[in-house]
Amino acid sequence: MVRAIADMIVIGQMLPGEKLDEVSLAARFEVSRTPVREALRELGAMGLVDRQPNRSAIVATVTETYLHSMFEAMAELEAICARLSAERMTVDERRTLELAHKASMKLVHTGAEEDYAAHNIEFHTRLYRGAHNDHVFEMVTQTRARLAPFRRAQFRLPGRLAKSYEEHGRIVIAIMRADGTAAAQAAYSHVELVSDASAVFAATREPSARGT
Amino acid sequence: MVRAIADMIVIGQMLPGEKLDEVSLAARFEVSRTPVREALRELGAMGLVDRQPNRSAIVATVTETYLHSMFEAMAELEAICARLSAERMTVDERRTLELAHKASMKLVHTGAEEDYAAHNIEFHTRLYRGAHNDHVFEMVTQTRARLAPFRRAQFRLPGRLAKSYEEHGRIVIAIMRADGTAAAQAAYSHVELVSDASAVFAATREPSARGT
DNA sequence: GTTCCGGGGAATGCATGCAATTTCATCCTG
DNA sequence: CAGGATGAAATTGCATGCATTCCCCGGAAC
Repeated sequence: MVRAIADMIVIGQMLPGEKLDEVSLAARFEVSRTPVREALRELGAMGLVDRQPNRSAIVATVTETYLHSMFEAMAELEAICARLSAERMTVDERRTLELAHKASMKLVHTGAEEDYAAHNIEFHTRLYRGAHNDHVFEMVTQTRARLAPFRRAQFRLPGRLAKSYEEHGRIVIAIMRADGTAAAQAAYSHVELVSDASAVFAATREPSARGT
Repeated sequence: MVRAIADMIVIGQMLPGEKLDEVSLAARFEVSRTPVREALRELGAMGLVDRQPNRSAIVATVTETYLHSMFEAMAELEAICARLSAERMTVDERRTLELAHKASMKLVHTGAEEDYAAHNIEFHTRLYRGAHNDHVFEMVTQTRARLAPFRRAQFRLPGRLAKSYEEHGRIVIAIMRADGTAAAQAAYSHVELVSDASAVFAATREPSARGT
């Protein structure tokens, strides 16, 4: 169930700042309020929703500063994954990555934004797995989920597909060469560009007071 | 309350694998089971406790592989913080860091393990803050908390205090020079050594099935 | 002696009910 | 007409109760 709510947020069915009413959610999932409350608490710990005492949980809202820090962190994490992938991927993993990348070329040509977005997620997930570090995988996955509500429609911008494909290519080449440094650099700048390309709408109000 | 339970785990009052009974905790905090359940859920999301359906929550237990991945991730994160600190710390932050470091020298001489451990935490926290990236700060703080139950008594080993002090010194020097690369390297190897020095006891069973 | 089976106790999962706080609308006042 | 106060509805926080599941221990069979 937390998965279901999380997806609703990540997919964008719920926009940052929107209220998550306990009774509505309880009705929607046909359960009592108790499990809903627990799910919201969990989502709060994951950073996907903001909670304040005696106030409705809302889809996490984030200051521009914090959003920037997440993008920067994402770039660092992707760089780590790329570097470790370059050093550690098995031959099978490398081959699969390269094949998937090459196969995505025709999605670029046909301009299939939806399909390319799916491929993109898979591509990056491969990178995260290739690092062979479960904790890094968790962190990067969770960061991506928290970033998702803010990078909607990144492939709508003209030419972005081709650019993304080219950048992926650079990462793949570095990984095939087992060149960790180059892979890290390529991955870092890739995310940086995504961050620029994103329709970044930061919360004007309600600076989600995070900080463990 | 989640803070209280989390502290009990991090401080080491509860050992990995130990059961967290809902009714006992409810009695201990003089509340009903409901808030306890929610707290446990939150701790589960934070990775400090493992939960399985219809089974007691237990203090997070971790496979040796996963523990290793956390130490490696910690090294990477500390390296990032050190590099960013070298690039971004204000003059005030740099000065305070250096002063605190130098002041810790006498703790090394007197062999005050407890006090040095406190200083150590503060020193690293300064590094995390100096990176001026809130999300990285969150990640590194949470990782440290999850690692804490497994690195108990790292300063008991003879000579570890002096070694730690020396390594801190290398980091400080690099930061004062604004040499991000050197700071990152120093921080990385520092954590690596801590990982070796730690009394690493991995869970034999119950491979905490994490993975977002 | 070991292994399999079953029952009692205990603990979790969830629903419901009540108190406390918030929120919104209406009304009053300047 | 604008702004603030007041009261009621709605919503959250927590306690309690019951159904379900699991765990543990004793006993019997091999």
